[in-house]
Amino acid sequence: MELSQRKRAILKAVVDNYIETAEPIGSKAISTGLGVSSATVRNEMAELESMGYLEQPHTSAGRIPSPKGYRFYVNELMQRHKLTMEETEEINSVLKQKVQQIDGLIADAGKIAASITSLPAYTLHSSLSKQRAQRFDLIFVDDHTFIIVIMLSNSTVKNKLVKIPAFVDQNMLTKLSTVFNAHFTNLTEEEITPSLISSAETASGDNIGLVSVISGFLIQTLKEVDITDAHVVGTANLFRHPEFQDIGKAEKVMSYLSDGGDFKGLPVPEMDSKIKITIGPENLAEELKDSSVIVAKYDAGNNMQGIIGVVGPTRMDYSSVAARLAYIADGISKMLRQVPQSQQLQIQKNLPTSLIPFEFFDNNNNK
Amino acid sequence: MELSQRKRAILKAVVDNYIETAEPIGSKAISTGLGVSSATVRNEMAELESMGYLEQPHTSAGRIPSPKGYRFYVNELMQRHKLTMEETEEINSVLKQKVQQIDGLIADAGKIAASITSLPAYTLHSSLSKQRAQRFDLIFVDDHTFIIVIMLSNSTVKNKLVKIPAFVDQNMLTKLSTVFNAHFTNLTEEEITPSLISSAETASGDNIGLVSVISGFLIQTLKEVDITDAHVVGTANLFRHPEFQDIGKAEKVMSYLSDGGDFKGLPVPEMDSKIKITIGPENLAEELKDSSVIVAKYDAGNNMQGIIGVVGPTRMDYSSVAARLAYIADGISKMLRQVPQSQQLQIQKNLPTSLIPFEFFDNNNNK
DNA sequence: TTTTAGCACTCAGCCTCCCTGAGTGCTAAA
DNA sequence: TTTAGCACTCAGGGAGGCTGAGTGCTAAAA
Repeated sequence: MELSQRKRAILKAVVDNYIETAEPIGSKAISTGLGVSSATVRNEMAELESMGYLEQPHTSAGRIPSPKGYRFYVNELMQRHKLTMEETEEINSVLKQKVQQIDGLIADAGKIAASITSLPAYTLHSSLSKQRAQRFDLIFVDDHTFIIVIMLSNSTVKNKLVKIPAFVDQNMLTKLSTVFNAHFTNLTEEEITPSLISSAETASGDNIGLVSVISGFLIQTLKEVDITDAHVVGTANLFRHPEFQDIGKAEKVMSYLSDGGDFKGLPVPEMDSKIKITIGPENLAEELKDSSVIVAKYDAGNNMQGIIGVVGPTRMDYSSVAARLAYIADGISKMLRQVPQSQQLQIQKNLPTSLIPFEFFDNNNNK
Repeated sequence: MELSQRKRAILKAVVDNYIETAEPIGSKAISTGLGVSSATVRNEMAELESMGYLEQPHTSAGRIPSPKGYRFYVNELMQRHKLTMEETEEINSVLKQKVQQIDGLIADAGKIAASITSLPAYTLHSSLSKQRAQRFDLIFVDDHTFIIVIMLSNSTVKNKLVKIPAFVDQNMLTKLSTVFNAHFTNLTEEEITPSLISSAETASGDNIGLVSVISGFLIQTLKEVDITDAHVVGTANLFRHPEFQDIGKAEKVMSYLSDGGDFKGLPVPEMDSKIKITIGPENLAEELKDSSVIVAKYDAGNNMQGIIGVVGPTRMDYSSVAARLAYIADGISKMLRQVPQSQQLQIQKNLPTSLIPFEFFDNNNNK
């Protein structure tokens, strides 16, 4: 069933006002802006309420939007927020600054999202496809010590210093690295079988367990690289919003977010969209049924992708928060793309700040 | 001025009871345990109050300990808590389990501390002395690509994959690594001067900027390794304690703890002691004046040391929390010591759980 | 001199009652 | 279909009263 033009205007006015004031909106407050009397507005509101778009906290209070109302607002009424120059400036300058200082671009992006939206933020980064070893080197250090260096298919390099009781020498290491380069490259973790390992032991003439040390490190490394990592920051931001002055609510959400980052139940954008908004009861997690979540996806190709999202009251400024997240996610994608594949996160810190690849994010195409 | 035996007993009773109930303690509740009448207790209490050890929230309420009272309790009256077998079991099993699963022993220890004390925990890990490079290797990958491998004085190994527009060849890399091993080892970051770099350029005949790339990576690495890293976990635990049902208090402490982990104002144990307890106003940070902090130090030699602490209400079970922290800190020290110096944190994950080096911690010597 | 019993007093917490103002639904007139 | 008017509702806040736990003080007992 379609809403009349006037009903849409009234619903929009209620949501806009409520987002700003956090107080139920009465008919009078709206009537002036629409050129009709409060009584008319009341009639329309009563209908909107019976249709499920508005609700009343109690009989003699104004109306607040229901989750269904918010959903309609987000889908149809909300005007896409354009970030002002000041806002993008702010994001960029914070990003640049952070990127120079601290480890972990994604974690930093989370911090920025949290501070710029005044909400708790969560990030999830994953490299989707299985990694493989691309190259092995073994560096001789002393009689009992050597370094394993493995270059992976995403061009990151991992190393490990190994000390063993038995003697090692340069020849042995050279032989081993030949064997590993011949037989262990381009394999995923599952493809490294015990029989492969034992045949490598035979081929290299290793009888002091070096092969198993090296292959053990390889397996562990491949496993680790595939693990997604998650962060939550800025949970204390919840307190800034009046709906979380209620200690019970605040606790529920905070505990959920900080409990070991069990991210089940948090939304993820669909395949083809960049942003996802879930409102109140649309959330799967019981603890978030009174809150809303906005999450944006970044994708830097080459299996580098992830999400960055925020959690807040259902009464939040969906439009501007969504725009900011999209802008940040876009920034991450671009940064990750520009950087050579190796050592992605580390290299960031060396870039002169003038090179940080931010452009104004056109938020009309993030439908 | 000395406290009489009876005053000490009364003070202790008040603190013990208050820790348990979080309610002001009346004279009657105590009198039974001491074999004197409530009137006598009242007289003594009045004196203790005028001496500053107790206070009254309001005239007709019982007494609660003042910070001075807690301090006296902690210094003189508190009986050192012995962990039960169950408790150490619990800590050990959680530790083992965590260590297998997640990265970062110290961060994990923080989580354990938080969960086991039901309080927010913070950790700070630092390698105190300046690191130096101990060995350089340059691995040729292809015409435009090579890998820098640097082994540091604490036996960790760092690497970086470098892609450059200019051509590189094996000879050049060999020459460069000789130069670097000759002139850049055993230097702290400050000792690497521009003049040293330019003389290395001359010595190696480098005219495509390789020396500056490598020395740049070296400097950055040395800087990074020296940075201390800090974590906070379990802030939501605050809600478990009645004193933080007041939203204002909870917010103050939470924001302080999560605000970028600015750890100024949090206490650190003195040189010669293992544990430090600061009570209410003894804390430097304004936000912690109503709370208490207990922090334990671990020290695994070889510049690996740090602290692990918790923040809680002034009414907390100082004795058992201190014992648990000390036990965990002790565990960390031992684990770090046992592991070969290289790749400390990574190796943990490979240990069979049966090797995790925990013994019962004798909490009589953590004065 | 110290301890105890007794008694009057205090006050937070809780309840109830009442008032106010913002906002409503309904009806009848425009 | 819109508007004005009117009676109604109810959260929030303040005033008043009651209760019970706990106190300080005094005078008697040990």
